[in-house]
Amino acid sequence: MPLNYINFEHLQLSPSTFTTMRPSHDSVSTTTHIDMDQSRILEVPSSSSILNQYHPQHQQSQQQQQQQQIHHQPLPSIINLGNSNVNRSNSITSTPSPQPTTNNNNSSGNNNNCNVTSLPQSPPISFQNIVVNDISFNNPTTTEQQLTSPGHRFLINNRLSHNDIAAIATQHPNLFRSQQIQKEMLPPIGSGSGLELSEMQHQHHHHQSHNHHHQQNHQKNNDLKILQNDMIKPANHHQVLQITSDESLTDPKKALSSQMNDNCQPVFGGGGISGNGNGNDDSDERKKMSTSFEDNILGLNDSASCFSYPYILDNEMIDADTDTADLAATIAENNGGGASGGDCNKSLLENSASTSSSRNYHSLQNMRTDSISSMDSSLDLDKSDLEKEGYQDNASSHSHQSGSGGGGGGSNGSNLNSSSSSGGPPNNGSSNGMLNANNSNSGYITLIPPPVGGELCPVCGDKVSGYHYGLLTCESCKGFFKRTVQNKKVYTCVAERNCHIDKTQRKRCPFCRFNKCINVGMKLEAVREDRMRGGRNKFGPMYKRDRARKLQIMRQRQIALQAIRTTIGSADIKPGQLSPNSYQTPYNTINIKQEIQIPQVSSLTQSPDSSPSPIAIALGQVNPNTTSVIPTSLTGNGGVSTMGTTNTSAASLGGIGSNSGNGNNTYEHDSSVSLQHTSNSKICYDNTNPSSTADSMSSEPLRVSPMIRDFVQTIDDREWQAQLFDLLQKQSYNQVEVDLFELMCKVLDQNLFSQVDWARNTVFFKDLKVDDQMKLLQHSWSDMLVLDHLHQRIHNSLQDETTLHNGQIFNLLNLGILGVPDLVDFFNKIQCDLQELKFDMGDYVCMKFLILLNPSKFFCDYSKINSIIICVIFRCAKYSK
DNA sequence: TTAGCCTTGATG
DNA sequence: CATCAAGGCTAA
Ligand SMILES: [Zn+2]
Ligand SMILES: [Zn+2]
Repeated sequence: MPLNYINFEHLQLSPSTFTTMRPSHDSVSTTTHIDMDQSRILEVPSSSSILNQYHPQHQQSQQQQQQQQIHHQPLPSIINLGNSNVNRSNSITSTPSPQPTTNNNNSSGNNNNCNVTSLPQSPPISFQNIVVNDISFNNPTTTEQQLTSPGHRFLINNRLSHNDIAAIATQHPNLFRSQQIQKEMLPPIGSGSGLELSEMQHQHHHHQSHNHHHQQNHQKNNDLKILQNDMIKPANHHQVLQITSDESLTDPKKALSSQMNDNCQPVFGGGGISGNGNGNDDSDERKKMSTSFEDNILGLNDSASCFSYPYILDNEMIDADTDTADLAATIAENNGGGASGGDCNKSLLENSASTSSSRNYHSLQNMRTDSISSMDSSLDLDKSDLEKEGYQDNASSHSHQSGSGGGGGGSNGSNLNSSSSSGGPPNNGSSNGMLNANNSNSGYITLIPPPVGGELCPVCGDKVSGYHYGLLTCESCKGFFKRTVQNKKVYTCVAERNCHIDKTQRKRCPFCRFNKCINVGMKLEAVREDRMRGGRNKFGPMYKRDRARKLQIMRQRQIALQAIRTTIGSADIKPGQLSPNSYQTPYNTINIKQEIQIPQVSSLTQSPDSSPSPIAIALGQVNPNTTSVIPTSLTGNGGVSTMGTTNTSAASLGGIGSNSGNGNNTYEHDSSVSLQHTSNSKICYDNTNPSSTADSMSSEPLRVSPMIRDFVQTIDDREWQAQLFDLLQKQSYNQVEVDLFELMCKVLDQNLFSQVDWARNTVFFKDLKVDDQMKLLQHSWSDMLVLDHLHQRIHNSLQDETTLHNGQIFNLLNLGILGVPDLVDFFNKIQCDLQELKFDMGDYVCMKFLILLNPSKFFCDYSKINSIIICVIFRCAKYSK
């Protein structure tokens, strides 16, 4: 049984996701002036509004202007539309209600993206693929709209909705259901700026030097103005991204006509002219390109401009994008396929099976058995490694073939990958790899995005063929993006602008497809206006780093997995010794690798091994009494104690709070106990009422079974926080800037190990067979992590964020939501609900056991946990009323 | 128009 | 010289 282990890379703060969440405060529209020629050289500073970055360009034919372009600077806003004041006229363009005289008026009902509209003015542009008939065909799969927030398929949800937690669920039907995507998240942390000028200039010169011998120079030297308006969309809050030329701006006539086009017809290439003027656009009859984005899309758009992703250094923007894409895609897929769980699983299985041969999905299956051996030796990140990891199979194979230079090489390479398109279920592309149908019989669908860098195009789910315009995408999306930008195509969506895009339907709505391209982070700047071929652009280094990083993450995951296995496997191990090692092992390796790959990450600082002793230090600050929530005690920041080494320097850790003690003394004596093992450490219960049988947790006199009390004693909050903050501190100590994303992964890893360690030593669980333990953990670790964070927040006042040693702000809340920003609302809701229920320590522990020992499975020891369930039910019943 | 395959050409 | 991402070409 493969351990169904969620890849941390997908849990990471995905730039996309985060940015997505970020409020699109910058609704203020701006106009950016971009010189297409330089665009690929330019890099917008991270600070600039992201929106400005994505605009397709349009060119004018003024050669002279080319010389005058300002390079490597965010182009100044030429026109400030201030929230759609100016150029209001333009906003007409993509008014939400463009009721095109479509064939199907009730289009709203059939959310189809058929582009078939009867255009008043232009000759009907027919896409062969887009036929009215298709509408019915589409419907089934394009239910995206109804699937709101992706996050909803929360881990907890999957789990808790089952079985006995019903007690709680019943009382709060909505408790486990996410209502909507929260659009805010993570305070940005200043990150590096964009590319250096020198580099840009260099490229620019280089670029220009090549222009002359380029066949298609005609498209050079055009000014492009991109207008962004807040679309006044009463209902949908659409926003419009307009790209217009000077001409269009000044010429009302043109502007109007173009708007009309936008409104009621799909416009390709040269506007009213022939629909398929491939490349004819050069003439630019219509020099305006407008695209409307949905609100949320806009948010994504935000993120898309990877350059502003706050959590990563400029160099790693790509990472952000990719991650985002993955996550977004995953979520989308989940939504799409969610309707029918069974089918979904099935298709997944099929897909995975069919592709497994050619692709290494890095599923636990692969990892757990053989990973370690091959892993350890390789520290360099070259191609060999990548291949070993199964990464980038397509690209490599292809490139090998083409090496001959002759011409025919390519075909061979393609053969290797042919499997994926086998058709199958309509949504195959999307679901493929997105969900892990582990234990399909259990009915659980765990959100397991494909491996980073992996296999699926973030836009359509097809297999990626390499990095294209900023991130890994498939060949078709690459081409589509290129065509769209190069030819300045303008599309419109006849549906709701949120058509589902997957491999099978990507052709249906180019508008939404392009939107998605933008949203996932494809970069307009990467399309060369001068169409120069070959060479490298500024993104090259980022691609490289991205690869390295992904590889690193994969390894990290593998190591973590291995550690879990080791930990679980060594049941005999004595409590004391195991935990330290189990944690550290992975980190050692990881750090080494990071040193190589990601300089920003502290890496070296860690003498991971030294940490083990922490417990002693851990003493401090945990508030003993779970029941009595002591808000002040653990307060996020300074609150927690730090490990010995870092401890002293800890001053900075809590920029905010004082690190000085939070009742350290209280627990000092306890330290000795805790040193032995987590399970041994005593918590509140012990301290307060070591011997009392009564439940000290809850204010009300409540009978608590000894069992629950025992459970509670297995929890060591102090250590939990101590480990958390210690790790944070260590990682940031002496570091100018750490990659918060990496850091989050590390913390989650650590949490995971702690979790496993805890489980290993708890009643019932420790008596299970190792295999069963694996299964249980596999299914529960993520939920338990979330629960732990809820618990820490509710009972120990864990804050939303903390200040690292170096001053960076680390978002603790992100840990609780496993790095999936969409879950914020859901998470908060749960927390509120739990608090309303007076969720106490006992409840927490019971729930944790419930999650861990989920009876819905087929485990032999099922009976053993009945008692636990009963306890929980009983307790829940207590509150129900 | 799409999307797969091919050619380019800066990089290291 | 090998890479590999960007543009080009062209059946379908
Ligand atoms: Zn794609
Ligand atoms: Zn659409």
